[in-house]
Amino acid sequence: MPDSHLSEIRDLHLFADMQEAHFERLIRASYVQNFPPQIELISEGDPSDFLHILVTGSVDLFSSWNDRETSMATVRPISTFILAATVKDAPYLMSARTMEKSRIMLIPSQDVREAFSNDGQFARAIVDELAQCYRGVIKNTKDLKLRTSLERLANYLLRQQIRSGGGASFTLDAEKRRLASVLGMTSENLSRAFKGLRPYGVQVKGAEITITNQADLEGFAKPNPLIDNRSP
Amino acid sequence: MPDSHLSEIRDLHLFADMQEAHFERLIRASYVQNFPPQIELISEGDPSDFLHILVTGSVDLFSSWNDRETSMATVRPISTFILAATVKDAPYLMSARTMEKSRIMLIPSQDVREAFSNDGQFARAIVDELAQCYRGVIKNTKDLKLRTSLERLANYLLRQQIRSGGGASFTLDAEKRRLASVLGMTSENLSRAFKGLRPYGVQVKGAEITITNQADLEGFAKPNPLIDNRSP
DNA sequence: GCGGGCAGTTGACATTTATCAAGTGAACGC
DNA sequence: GCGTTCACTTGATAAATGTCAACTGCCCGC
Repeated sequence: MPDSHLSEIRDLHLFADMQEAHFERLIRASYVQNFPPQIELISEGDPSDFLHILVTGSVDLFSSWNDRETSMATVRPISTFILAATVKDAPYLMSARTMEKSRIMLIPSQDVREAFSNDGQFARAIVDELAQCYRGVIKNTKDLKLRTSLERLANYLLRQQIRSGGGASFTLDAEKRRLASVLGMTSENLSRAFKGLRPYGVQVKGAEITITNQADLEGFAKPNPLIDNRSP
Repeated sequence: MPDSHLSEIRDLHLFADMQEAHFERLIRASYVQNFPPQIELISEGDPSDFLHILVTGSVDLFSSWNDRETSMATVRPISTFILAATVKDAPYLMSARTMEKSRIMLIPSQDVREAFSNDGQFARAIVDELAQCYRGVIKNTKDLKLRTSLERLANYLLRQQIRSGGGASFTLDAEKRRLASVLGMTSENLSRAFKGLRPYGVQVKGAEITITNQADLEGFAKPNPLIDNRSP
C-alpha cells in the first residue's frame, strides 16, 4: 500500500498514539482507491464493512426518506467517516458520495474492531473522535432547532469566514444547493436568505462572499461557541 | 455509598465488563443525591465536573439560544448522561433539569477519565455507548430535516407505542408541551397535529393515545428503522 | 460564435409553522 | 363548593418556508 499520504494518515488524531505494529497491520489489510466525482460510495442501510478515510477530494454524507434527501455533512481530507457504524458493526445511517475526484482508504471494519480491542491508545483515540462527532451533531441539532434559516445562514457565513482565515472576503466551498440542504432549506430559500442578509452587510457574487459590516452581521447572527465552535 | 440500586448500575452496559477494583474505586469517589423536581442540575457552558447517572426519576436535557429554548432529549433510569463532555473534558452543550423527584449518582469526571485510561473493557464500553448516542442524534437529525411536524408526531407515536408494549392504547410519558419541544414545534402546533392525525386513526384523550387504525397510521408515517429504531 | 445545459435566481402562490389572544377543563387548596 | 391555577386547546392572523414555473447568466462543446 505505497501512498504518499501514509504519514499524514498516521498523524491523524485517531492513529497518532497507536502502536506501530497495530497500525501497520491495519494498513496492510486496507486498500486505497480513486473514485470519480458523484459516485455513491456507501448507501444507508448497508452493512458497515469498511472504515473510510478520505485522503484527497471531498465527500457528501446525505440521507433520504420518502423521496426526500438531505445533506448531513461534508467530509474533507484528511478524516475518517462512518466510524460509529464501524465500531458498532451496525448498518450505515447515512449514504456517502464523492463530490469531486477522491482518493479513499478503506480499512475492513473487522480489523478496526480487533485493533481497538488490542490497543488501549487506539481505543482512547476512538473515544475522543466519537465524542467529538457526537458533540458536533448536537451543535448541529441546536442550530436547526433554535434558529431560523436566516440565522443559520448568517452563522454559517461567520464560521466559514473563520475557516477561511478571517478576512472580509472568502469563498463558499460548496455548491449553493448543497449548502441549502446542509442548512435545512431549499435553494430558492437560500437565495432569498442571502438577499435577506444584505442589510447586515453581506455581499454575494457567485461563490464570493464579502462581509462589509462585520459588527452588524455578528449582531444579527449572535454566534455562540456552544453551537458554532465546530472544531473543539 | 450504600445504595439499593448499586447492582443495577453495575449492570449498566457501561460498567458491566469493568474490572471490579476499578468500579469500586469509581463508586467510592462518587456520591448520590436526591433532587426535587424542576431543579437545574447542570447549565450548558459549565465545565463538566461529573458524569451523571440517573438512578430514579427523569431528566430533561435542553438547550437555549437567544431567549429560545428547546428540549433535546429525555433521560430515563438507569442511564448516564453527558458522557461526551466528561471524556473530552469540555463544557456541557446542554443543560439538564429534573422533571420529577430524582436520584442521581455523580462520578467525578476526572475519575472516569482515569478509569478509562486504565481499563480497556471500560474504554470499549464507552466507545459503544458514545457510538450509540451518536447514532441516536443522527437519527434525530434525519427526523428533523426529512419530515414535517405531522410526520414526526406520527412516527413518535409509533415508537412510543412499541416502547409501551405494542398495544393499541398507551400513555404519553411526557407533558405535551415538552413533547412539542422535543419534536421541534410549538404546543399549539402539536395540538393541531394530533387533530391532523385523526383521519389516520389516532384518538387522543389527555395523555391516552389509542391507535384505531394501525395500518393507516403506518401508511402515513412510513417509519424507517434507520430513523426510528432508537435502541440499536 | 452559437446553442444547449445547468446552477442559480426571481416571482407568484401554497403550505407549514409560529404567534397572540381567548377559551376550556380538570386538579387543587381553602 | 368555589375560585384559582395551569396545561392544553382553539381561532385568527402573521411569518417562515416550500413549490412551481419562468427566467438569467455563465460555462462549454462543437
